[in-house]
Amino acid sequence: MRYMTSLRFIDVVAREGSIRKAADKLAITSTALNRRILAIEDELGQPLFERLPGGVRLNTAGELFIQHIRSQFAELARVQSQISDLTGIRRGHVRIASGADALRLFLPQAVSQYRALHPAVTFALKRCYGETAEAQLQSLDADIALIFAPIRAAHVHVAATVRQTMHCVMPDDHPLSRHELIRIRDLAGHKLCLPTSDSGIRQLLDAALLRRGTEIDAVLESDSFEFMQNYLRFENALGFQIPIALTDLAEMGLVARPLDPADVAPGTLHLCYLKGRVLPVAAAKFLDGIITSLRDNYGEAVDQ
Amino acid sequence: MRYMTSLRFIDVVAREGSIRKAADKLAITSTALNRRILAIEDELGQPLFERLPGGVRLNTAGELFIQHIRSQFAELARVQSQISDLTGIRRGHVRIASGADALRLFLPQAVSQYRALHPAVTFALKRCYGETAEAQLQSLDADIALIFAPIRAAHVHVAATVRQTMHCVMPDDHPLSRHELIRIRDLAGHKLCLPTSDSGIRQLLDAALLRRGTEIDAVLESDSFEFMQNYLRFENALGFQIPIALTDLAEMGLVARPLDPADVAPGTLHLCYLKGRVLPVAAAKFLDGIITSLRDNYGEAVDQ
DNA sequence: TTTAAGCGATGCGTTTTTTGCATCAGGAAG
DNA sequence: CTTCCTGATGCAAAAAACGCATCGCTTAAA
Repeated sequence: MRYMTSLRFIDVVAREGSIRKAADKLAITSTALNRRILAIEDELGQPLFERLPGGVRLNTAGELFIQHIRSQFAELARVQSQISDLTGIRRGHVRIASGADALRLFLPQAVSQYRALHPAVTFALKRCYGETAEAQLQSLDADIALIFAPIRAAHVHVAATVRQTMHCVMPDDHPLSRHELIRIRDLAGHKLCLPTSDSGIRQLLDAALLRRGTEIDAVLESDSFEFMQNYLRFENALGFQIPIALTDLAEMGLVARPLDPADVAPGTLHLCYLKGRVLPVAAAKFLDGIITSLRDNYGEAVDQ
Repeated sequence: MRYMTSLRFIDVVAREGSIRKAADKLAITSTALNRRILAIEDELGQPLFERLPGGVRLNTAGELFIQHIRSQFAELARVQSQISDLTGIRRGHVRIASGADALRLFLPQAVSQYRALHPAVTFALKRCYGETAEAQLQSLDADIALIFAPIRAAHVHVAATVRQTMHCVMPDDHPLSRHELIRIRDLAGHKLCLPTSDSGIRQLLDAALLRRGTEIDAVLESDSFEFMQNYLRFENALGFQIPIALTDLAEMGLVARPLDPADVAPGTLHLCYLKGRVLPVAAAKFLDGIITSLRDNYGEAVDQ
């Protein structure tokens, strides 16, 4: 929307931390951009940015104002999608922040299923970890977040949760594959591939290993589940995964075995959006859809 | 704020029901105004107004959009006052919709008391009855409403309520002044001054009279309490009032006597704002103030 | 039936606003 | 001290908004 140009510009400047960089990004001169900002600050009666030698930074008033701006964008998008709904067009755009877990299989299925019903709805999927995902909700860069980790921020509303038992993934001829349930102490002496420490899976594992005092042999650490999964056969190593991220292991000669919940606490996958926010129609309906789907596929998804 | 000009214009057009009338009011030509509206509709992808032979009217999309516009105004005002707060200026503007009852004595005291503490906060007080007051909240033309009537609309949030027993006002030498408590049947044979039927007091009275089947002698009907109060002595008539509206009766040679609650149900004064809305700092603080004041002066004000 | 008045839409010349270029002033780093 | 970066500003050009005159249309009065 045209009338929001100045506001959009301010948002970009805030993100870039520099008027000139923002101007480049916006394909205008820094002069014009600078003057727009001065004009707004003038109207508002006080500056929004601190001028630093290396650029600009939001001051307190700016922090308040930028939050206002972003909520206006989100509100406008919601109203627009509501208006579109009126004419039956059912357009919309849903932005999701998620850990790699849900991005593997669950979200591709969910999105394609939803898009089959509403082809005019587009999606943006951003992979990120817990706190980052929460920040994305806060800055209104994401509508929905799937977070496999405890929720830290008070501004996040949890729409549903799913209990996920940790699984151990291994080649089907691995000695541990004979166990139906794997204990932490069984891991000793085996080669392990671990997710990076910002992942919820790793945090649960670390907590469990620490508690049991188990010495382990971590041969590899990666933030790519795909890489690790493909790697396991080469080293006859063990990987870790939660049910929602388990793909067709059999094809790759892999199997998954649950870890004893007494050793590793089952983690919780949280389905969240920004507290107090009214989601756009498309996002709200998609959210409903995946809550149902989670309940059907992974049992007791608890609405909150 | 300058960037909101088009939105403000749309708001005026919606209220005036005519582009030319709105243009007059805004001191621009209808041409310019018309083109601004066409531009917005074009950007939005669909019209906001129906073009009628006698002017324009919002269509469904327009209704959604105007609500968005108004909430943006309110939000901006809130953020601005929040920013002002940062610098310690404590500016602000509070708009109140209220029945005549509270406007008599209670609100003048409350406002002056508040302004003594915050001289830079300005007030707008609009007198209106129940449903109108609710509409004012909805259209964001008022921040706070004091309504002495049942709340109809679901979008109104009741912040506090005060029970108010109906009182009968009369000259101090009136025969009924010897009663400490007045029954409905006592009213028969006396001359009555009644508020108009959109007033909450009248509605309670009508309900009571109907229930008891009492024939009364209504000599006068007015929406001005002041007029009625001054009139009572001339005709030796009876008026009706609730405690919050009772002024210095003794000076005028008047007295007030409660009506038996068994006959006339005590009414409820509701202190409301729009559900889901975050009030500007000034309005929120004023609201807190009057809730306290109501509790102190009229007993059991119930927060909700 | 005709006429007059009111409405929103549109083409065109004019005015206002916004933009871009060149340049200045000032802090940071080498 | 020089160089490079930053945001700010004067001035001319480009773009947007505006006002005037006018069109097509509907309703209400003559």
